[in-house]
Amino acid sequence: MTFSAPAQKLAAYASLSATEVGVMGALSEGRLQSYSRGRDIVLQGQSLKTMFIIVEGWAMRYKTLADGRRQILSFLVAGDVCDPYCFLLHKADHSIGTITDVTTVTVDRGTMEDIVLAHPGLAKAMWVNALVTASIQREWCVSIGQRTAFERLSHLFCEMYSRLEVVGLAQEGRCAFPVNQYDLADATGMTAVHVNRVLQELRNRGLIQLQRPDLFIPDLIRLQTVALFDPLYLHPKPRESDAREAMHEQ
Amino acid sequence: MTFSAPAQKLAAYASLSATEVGVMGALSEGRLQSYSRGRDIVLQGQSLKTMFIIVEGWAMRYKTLADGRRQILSFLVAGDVCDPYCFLLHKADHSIGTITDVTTVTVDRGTMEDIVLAHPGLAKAMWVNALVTASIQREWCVSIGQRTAFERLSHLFCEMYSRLEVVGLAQEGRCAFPVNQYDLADATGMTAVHVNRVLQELRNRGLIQLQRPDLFIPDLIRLQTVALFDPLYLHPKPRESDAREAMHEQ
DNA sequence: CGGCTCTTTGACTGAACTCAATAGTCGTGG
DNA sequence: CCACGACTATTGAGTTCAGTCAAAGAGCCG
Repeated sequence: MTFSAPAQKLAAYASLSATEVGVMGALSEGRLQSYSRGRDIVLQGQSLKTMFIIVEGWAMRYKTLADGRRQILSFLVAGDVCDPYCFLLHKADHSIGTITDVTTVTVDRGTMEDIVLAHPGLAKAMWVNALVTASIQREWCVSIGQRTAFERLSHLFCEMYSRLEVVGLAQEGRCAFPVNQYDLADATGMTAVHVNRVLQELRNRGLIQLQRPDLFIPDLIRLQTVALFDPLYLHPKPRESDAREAMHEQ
Repeated sequence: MTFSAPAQKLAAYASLSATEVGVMGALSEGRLQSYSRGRDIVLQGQSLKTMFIIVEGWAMRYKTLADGRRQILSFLVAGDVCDPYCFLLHKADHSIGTITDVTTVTVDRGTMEDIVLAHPGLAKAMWVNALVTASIQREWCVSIGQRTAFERLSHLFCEMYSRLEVVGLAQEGRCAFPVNQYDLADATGMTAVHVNRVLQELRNRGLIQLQRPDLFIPDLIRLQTVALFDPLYLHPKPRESDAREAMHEQ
């Protein structure tokens, strides 16, 4: 069920009690808001009053320079909190725009503060979530700074596939990928023309099948290998089964 | 006094009571540790047990790829917390190494948790600090992805000058900048050769004077202009005087 | 059937990289 | 006091990856 994505996402980072999952569920039935594609949800410089959590659709974090150059900093999918910092920082230092039609839950400061005080498990999960977001940002720096164009795109596909899998939106190598080549270019620090050529190479080498908005990765391991993808930076919570094994090993 | 840098840094993000400043001061006299230049303080993949705050010297956050390529993610100076996430994340997703000789305060989880519970103002400042760190990381993505080599280096000088100013280590256009051209290259995603050439251009245009480890910026505004530097992303706390003016305006 | 958005292609250019060599700078030890 | 090595900065020449400019297809929708 799509509406539980926020809960599913947070549960990936910290164990939540049934009550806490329930609270997140209730939230999701709260103030839903829709945005059509190509709109802005938050603008650079705006003061932050409410928190948005994506329930459905894709959005992006981005910054623009004075002369119009734009860097996309992250893609946001179901379960992602757009602005976990709204409690503490006064002004948005970047914008958030939609890539597809998007549905969000809007939670205002007060409500969130109450929830967080009442449910420490949720508070912890929120913070872990923010820290993982920071880790992802660091990995993007590595990609843009060090990886070749080919590795960079591969890595992005690996990352989004992993993140979508956590919220149940990817399986058997298939997931949505509704990003056009202009946005892909601004996310990877390349030009759209070059993105196009590198995508062709990825396709020719059989690493991906991409017909917007559908992505199919025939062999995830192989793609991860050429991308130099190491999932550590996503800080996956060890699976229950893995945890059990680890205990036995001790 | 150098030892108060951590307190000074945190005070820049949230108002601290005299007691809280005192606590930070006491901390700084606690477990000091020295590292010679070129050492690693934390290694990618290590489990995190203690928190380090830089008291003196320069360090860097970095990640390496399997084949040895390295991306420097951030420079750390007095007052910077190396790993604010050590409470919540289990493994370091990147390494921290020293650039100069470095002195740190070591605070273990337990101590920090006690302090944070007893002093909510400090807790808040710590979180704001973590969020600003994330914002800086986003700006680095913008630099590497969109700015030209020339703008990128200029921007880095502007950023470090601002950050050093906050902890009283920069004034009248002068501050330390002990980073060699190889590290500068890995921080900006360029090669050392190209860094060298761009630095020459910066010098020729009179924008900087750099004789390691001393940096002099004759005209900060001019450098900020060519760098497309907008300090918003550092989330400076409005000065008391500015705050008063803002109130009068209302 | 336009009109829009997005993708693809071709030809040319240029910013930044590679490789390789040279030149300072500094501390150490003979 | 000088020689030496380690490290860093600088320079030159040739190469390449990715960008620019411009145009042509594809797909979709009203």
